[in-house]
Amino acid sequence: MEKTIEKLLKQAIQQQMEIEPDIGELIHYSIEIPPTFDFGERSTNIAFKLAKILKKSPMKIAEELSNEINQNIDNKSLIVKTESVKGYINFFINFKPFFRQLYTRIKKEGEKYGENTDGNGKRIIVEHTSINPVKPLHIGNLRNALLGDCVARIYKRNGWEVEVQNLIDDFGRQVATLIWGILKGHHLEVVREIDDKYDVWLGKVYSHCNKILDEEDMWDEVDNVMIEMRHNPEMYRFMRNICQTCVDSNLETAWRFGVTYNYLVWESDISRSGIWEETLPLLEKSPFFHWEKEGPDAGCFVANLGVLDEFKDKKNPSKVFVRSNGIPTYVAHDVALQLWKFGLAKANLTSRSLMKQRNEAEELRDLWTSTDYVVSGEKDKKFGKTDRVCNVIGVEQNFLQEIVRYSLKLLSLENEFENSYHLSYKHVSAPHARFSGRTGNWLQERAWADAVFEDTYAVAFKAITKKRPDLDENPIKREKIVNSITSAAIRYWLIKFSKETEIKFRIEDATSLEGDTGPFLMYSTVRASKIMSKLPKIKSSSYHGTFKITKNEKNLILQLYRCPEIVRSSAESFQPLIIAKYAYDLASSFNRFYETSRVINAESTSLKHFRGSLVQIFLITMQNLLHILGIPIVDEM
RNA sequence: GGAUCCGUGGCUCAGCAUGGAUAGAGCGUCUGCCUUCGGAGCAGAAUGUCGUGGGUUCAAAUCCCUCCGGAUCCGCCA
Repeated sequence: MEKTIEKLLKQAIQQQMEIEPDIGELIHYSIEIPPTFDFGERSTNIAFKLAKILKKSPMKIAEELSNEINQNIDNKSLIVKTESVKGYINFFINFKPFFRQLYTRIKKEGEKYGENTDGNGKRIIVEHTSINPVKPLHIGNLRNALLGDCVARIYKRNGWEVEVQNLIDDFGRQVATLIWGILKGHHLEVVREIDDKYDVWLGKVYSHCNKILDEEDMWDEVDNVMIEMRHNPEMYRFMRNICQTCVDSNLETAWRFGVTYNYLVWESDISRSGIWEETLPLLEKSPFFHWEKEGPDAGCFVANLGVLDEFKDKKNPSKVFVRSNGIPTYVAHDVALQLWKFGLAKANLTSRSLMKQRNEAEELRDLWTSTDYVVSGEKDKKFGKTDRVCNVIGVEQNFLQEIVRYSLKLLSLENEFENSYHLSYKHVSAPHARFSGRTGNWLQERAWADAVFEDTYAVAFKAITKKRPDLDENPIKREKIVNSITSAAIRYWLIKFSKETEIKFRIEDATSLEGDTGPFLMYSTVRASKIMSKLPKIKSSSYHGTFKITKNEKNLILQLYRCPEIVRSSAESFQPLIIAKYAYDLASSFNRFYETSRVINAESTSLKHFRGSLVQIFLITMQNLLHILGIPIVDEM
C-alpha cells in the first residue's frame, strides 16, 4: 500500500511541480497513519515539506497533488480516492482487493507471516541472564532474561541465526563469599524450608554470609578462598559442583517462563582458555594502550580513552586494564570476551551437550555448556564467531560497556564496534530500594521469580475456578492452562515497559489478568479459535459478493497488515515492547470486531465467509506474535 | 564536580529516533451492554499548564538551552 502511494505521489509531483531531485526518501518518510481512519487509511504531510522548496502554500500544493492523483486513478485501483485537508493529503483504499491480497499473503505465509530475511543467515549472539550462581533469579534478573529471550526470538524472525549465551561467573567474589560460608559451616545455620528450591536456599545462605562478613571483617579469608578456587583442584571441584547445582536450579526457573539457552559459558573455563593471553598482545600492539611508568597508575596496563571525543571530558580518561599485580580487570576481561564472541580470539574452550530444552511453542533447543573435563567419545562444538553481539546488562554498567565497545574502536575494529550492542535496561525496584542478592531483600518482598510465579498462579487459579467450574473434572488440563496464563501474565508485564523505565515491583500489577496484560492477548485467540472450530472450512474464493465492510473490520484489516513492519522495527531498535504494544492493539481491534460483527450468524453467506477469513488470518497473525513474545497459545482458558 | 537516563490525568505507563490534524492506553471512579460465536470482553463519561522558563519552526510532548526534582555511573571491585 505504501509503495503504491509513493508511486502515485512521485508521479503527481513530477507532473505538477517540475522538481527533479530525489525526493523518494522525503516521500517515503512523509507517509503516516492518520490520527483516525476517518481521515483515510494513510496520509502524507508532503505538501508542508514541498511548501518550503516551492515557496507556495501547503494547502494549495496538497490540493493540486490530490487532484492530479485523483485523475491518475480509477475505482479499480488500490487507492480509490484522495482528499486534501488543511495541507494534508489523505488516501482512501479499496478495501476488497486490499483484503484479498492480504488474506492470500497471510494464508500463504502462515506461521511465517511477519518474518523477513534481513539477517540473511548472519549470526548474532544474545547474552542474557548471566547471574552469579549463588542465588535464585529475582524479578529484575527475570526482566533481563525476558528482554534477551524476546530479542533472540525477534532476531530469529528477521532471518538471523541466533546463539543465546548465559555467562556463569563462578570465579567471582560472590561465589567465593558463599564457598567461604559453607566451608565455615554457616550454611547449617540457615534452614532449608520444605518448599525452598535449592537456589532459593543458597540465596539465603549467601545473604547470611554477607551479614556475618559485615559484622566481623573477614574478607581476607574470602580472598584466600578466591585464590584457592583457582589453584587447588579439589577446591575448584567443590565450588563448581555447588555452582552447577545452583545453575540447574536457575534453569528450572527460566524454563517455567519459556526461556531457553544454547550455551552456558563458565567464567572459570574462559579464564583457563587462554583468551586473555591472546588478547593482551593485540592490545599491546595498539598505540592507545600502554604500560604506565609513573603516576598513580604506575605498573599498570592502561587504555588511553582520552583520544576519543566521547571520553574527552572525563576527569580521568584512562582506564586500568591490568593491575600492577598482573591481574586483568573486569573491563579487560570483557573486552577479551567480546573479541571471542566475534571470533577474534580463538580461546581453547571445550563444550559438551547437556540436554534438549523445549519451550512453550514446542520448539527444541540444544543446551550446551563449556566444560573443564571431557568424557571420551563426547561431541564437541564451537560457539562464538558471530557477526553481531547483543549483551543484556543493567543500566548501571553503561559506562563500562561503553569502554568495552570503544576499545574495539581503538583496535580499529570498526565493524565489530558497530555490531556490538549493549541492551541496557533499568532495574525492577522494591518500593524503597533496589533488589540485591547481597542483602537478600528479594526474600521479604517475595520478589524472586518463582515466588512471583506462585503468587500469580494463585490469582489465575482463583479466576479459573470461578469462570470454569467444569474444569474441576479435569485438573490436569486446568493446571496446564493456569501455568500458561501465569507465564503469559508475567512475561507480558515485564516486557511492556520501555527499557529506560524503572519498573516498580507491585504484585497486584504483575498478577493482573485484565486490561493491558498477557491473558488479554490469549483471550482474543481463544475467541477466534472458538469461532473457527464452529465454522465450516472456508474456500479462499468465496469471500466475494456484495456486503459492506464495517469500520471495526477495516480497522482490524489495517492492523493485520502492519505486522511485518513491526517485526522489523523491533529488531532494529532492540525493543520487544514494540511487539507487545502492537499485539495489544491487534487484540483490541479484534475484540471490537468481535462485539459488532457476528461471524457464524452473519446476515449472508458471503459476509460469513468474509468475516470467517478475517478471523482466520487474525488467528495466524496473533499466534505468530504470541510466539515472539513467548506467550503460550491455548484454545481455551 | 563531570556523564547518562527519567519527569505525560488520582495511580501505572506508551508516544520522542524521522516535529504535523483531536496527546493515547491500562488501573481506579461513574453509566450502560449477558434469551447474543466464551463478559479475562465491549460502548460511553469524568479526569491533562506533556516538570519549569526560554529558543528554533508555518507547526514542539517530540529538536536546542536554563533551572527544578528523581535514578544511575565516574576503583589497581565484579
